Amino acid sequence: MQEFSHSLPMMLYRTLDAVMPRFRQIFSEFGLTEQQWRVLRVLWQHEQIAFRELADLTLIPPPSLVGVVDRLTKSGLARRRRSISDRRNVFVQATSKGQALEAKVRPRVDKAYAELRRSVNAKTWDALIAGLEQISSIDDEAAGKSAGD
Amino acid sequence: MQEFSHSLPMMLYRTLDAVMPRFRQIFSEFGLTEQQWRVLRVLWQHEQIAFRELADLTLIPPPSLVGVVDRLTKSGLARRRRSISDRRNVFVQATSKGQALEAKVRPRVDKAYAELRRSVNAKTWDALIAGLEQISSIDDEAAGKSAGD
DNA sequence: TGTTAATAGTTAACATATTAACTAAATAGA
DNA sequence: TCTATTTAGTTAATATGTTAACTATTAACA
Repeated sequence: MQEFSHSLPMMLYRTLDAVMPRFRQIFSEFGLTEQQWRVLRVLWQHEQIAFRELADLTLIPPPSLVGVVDRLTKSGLARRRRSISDRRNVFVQATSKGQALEAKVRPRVDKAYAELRRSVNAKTWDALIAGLEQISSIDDEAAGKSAGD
Repeated sequence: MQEFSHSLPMMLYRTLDAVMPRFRQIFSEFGLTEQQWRVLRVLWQHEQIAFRELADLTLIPPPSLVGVVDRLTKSGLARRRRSISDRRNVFVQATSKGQALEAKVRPRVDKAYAELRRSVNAKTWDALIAGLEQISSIDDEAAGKSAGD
């Protein structure tokens, strides 16, 4: 019998609650939200990226991403660009100001991440990531959605 | 070198994205949100429960919980009760209507959960839960918050 | 070629997360 | 007993998640 508090979803939320505050603390020092960080983190590795792909890589649903990109644009950290070949497509890219931010924020975040990882047994960590990898790759057939269509 | 998309936070979010839709589908069939379900799930095991404890058990931050309980109250599924000994304290409890809902919703949710669990190797599952347990119990010293005060 | 169907991004409506501020109530001490 | 402090719940402001609807554009094809 699995206790509710130790069900998989609750354990995932509990872990996020334990892990994320230290990162959000850093983000806020640079006036960034967690989602803004995620977008920038991806923009830093892509000259420009399609809106939809940005949503997939950041795990931010498109309706939310609209606002995130809006606010990054207002902050002068990112900009939109319409595709010429297909005007429905939007590309997003970091401004020079957005690019410059990487050198300041990433070392702090990378350090915090390294500390976190050091605080956990290496084999436990690897098993955890592997388990998450496996479950997150499950197709959503149980939810009634046919993945093969 | 850890890829951003396979960092611990992103893997946690990705796993939630893979796991939760099947449950939210069930919740919505009963007019419940995920958070409303969590609150009811706890109320079903407690004659009455202190607001703060409810927040802790559901992992819902108090400011959010106010609204969740408000909406459950409007739906006639829960109610508030002020403590007599300390009028700052609020107790929450399920109404009879809220209690009756358990017999309809839980079997569906429990079944979906069992299916999910069956779709994953047992040892992988246990290792995953254990890993989450370990990381979620880490004190937040790295975030600059002294836990010993 | 004109109409219909699909696609990409966005808007809308509602619920929740996050942080700070605020109110009422209780407690500790002078 | 009165005041300062603490505590519990709530409100406020802003950002994001979730689902559905909507707009502009493109593709399909009769």
